[in-house]
Amino acid sequence: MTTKDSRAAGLASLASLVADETRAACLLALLDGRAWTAGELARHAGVAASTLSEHLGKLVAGGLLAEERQGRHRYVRLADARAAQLVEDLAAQVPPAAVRRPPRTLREAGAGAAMARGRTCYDHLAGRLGIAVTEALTRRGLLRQDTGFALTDAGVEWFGAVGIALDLSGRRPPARACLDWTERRPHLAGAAGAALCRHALEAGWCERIGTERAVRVTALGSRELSAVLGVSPGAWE
Amino acid sequence: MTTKDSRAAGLASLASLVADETRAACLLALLDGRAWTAGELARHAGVAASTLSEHLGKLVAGGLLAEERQGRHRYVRLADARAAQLVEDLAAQVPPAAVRRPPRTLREAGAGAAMARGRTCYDHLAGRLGIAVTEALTRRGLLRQDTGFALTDAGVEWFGAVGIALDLSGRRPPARACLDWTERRPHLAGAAGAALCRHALEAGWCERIGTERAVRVTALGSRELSAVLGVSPGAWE
DNA sequence: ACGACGGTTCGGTGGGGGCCGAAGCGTCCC
DNA sequence: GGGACGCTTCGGCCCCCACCGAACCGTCGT
Repeated sequence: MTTKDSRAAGLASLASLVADETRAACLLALLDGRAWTAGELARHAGVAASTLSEHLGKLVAGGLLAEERQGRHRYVRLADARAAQLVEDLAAQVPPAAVRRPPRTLREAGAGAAMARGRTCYDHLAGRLGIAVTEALTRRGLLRQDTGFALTDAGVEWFGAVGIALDLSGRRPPARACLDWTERRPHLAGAAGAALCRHALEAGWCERIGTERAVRVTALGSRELSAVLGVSPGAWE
Repeated sequence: MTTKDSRAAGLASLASLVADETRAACLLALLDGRAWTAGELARHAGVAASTLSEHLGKLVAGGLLAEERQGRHRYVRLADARAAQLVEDLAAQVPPAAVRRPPRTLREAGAGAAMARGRTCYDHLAGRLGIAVTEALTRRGLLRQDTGFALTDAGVEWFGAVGIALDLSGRRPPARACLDWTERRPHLAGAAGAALCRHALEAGWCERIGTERAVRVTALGSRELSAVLGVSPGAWE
């Protein structure tokens, strides 16, 4: 073991964080980009609060999660876009055969359908809605996927025209493909995806459904999406 | 635990494969894209042959490695581009602080320097050489990184002019950014990166150094790289 | 002030898995 | 054919860690 370099140790310890089913369930839940309390996660994962507390400690120490204490609550969320991408990347490689599982209850089936229609994936849009937007951008020549994954000059202009501020100077990749796990096709992520999603929520194009991770397109959103992208409700309903 | 869905189980079991230091060392070693024998990997990782045999069994069963038996040897390599990308993605997220470790021997230092100069990362070029090529492509407007990561039309044309066949129809992403772990900057991966690297090795622009993973630019390669990309040896030496 | 509640700490338990050496099996070489 | 070699299987060891319940600590509501 003297010959193993420290890269291997770092890689293994990073993977260890995800290599536990309970922690994996937490990370997938947190992929919606919101902050969850420790208790919510414990119930979600089906383990005792004490157990989950230890898991959160490891994930925070490992830099994957950021925490925020408010009164007697411990809110926790994915630390940053890098952490989110790590979980996304890993989840995208999970053999699809392992994913199939029929919903157990009617409520669960409804929630699943809503999630498949539209949801957030960390800080960008996913589900059929995310795919519809990505495809529309591509069809209009604003996003190019045939030789990689990047906005075109027209695309950058489009963001400006719609009134969405694009910061292309940061360390974050401007546009990235993120594999949608319900659609098995790529949707727009990165700085542009985040800006678009933020605008959609702030301008009232979309709204979160209750406390769930799913999002719904509003009437205003339908009109706007049709106007600026030529995409109709049929694409995501 | 009844509430944990099967996605979490799949994610955790996938991560488990990488979550062991010995297996991680194997995966990192195999990132050079070549096939290693079980014995080579055992010596590399510093564990008994019997131990490593079990590790290989898991990695193969998990779909990360492909094996090829030849006589009394068991050759093993990364299963496909997906597996390679998984390891790349994960390794790229390893906090750099964990990587620092001074070389122990002179031989090791020399090998490290050669690796930093140029090497393969699965099936594309990496190290200073990989960065130099990627930067040159970008500088010449053949690759665009400012709004994502994609070849331009001129870039596609360039590949044809140089005589490199580009297959953009496959399921594989045409151009991807892969974070270089010695340079901490992105280099060209994906179908285009693979085609370029294959051409470089086949046309004699580069050659592997002995049995090592490092590659060296030949005299012919120097001339060609200067002619087609305007990049001089100073960029990678 | 009190109780309810969310979260954490601690001790204990159990299971999983990484490790090795020994033995066995097939392959290659002389 | 015999011996060296590469790999695998098996048994056994041991450590690590996920888990729980009980006790404890702060915070919030009444």
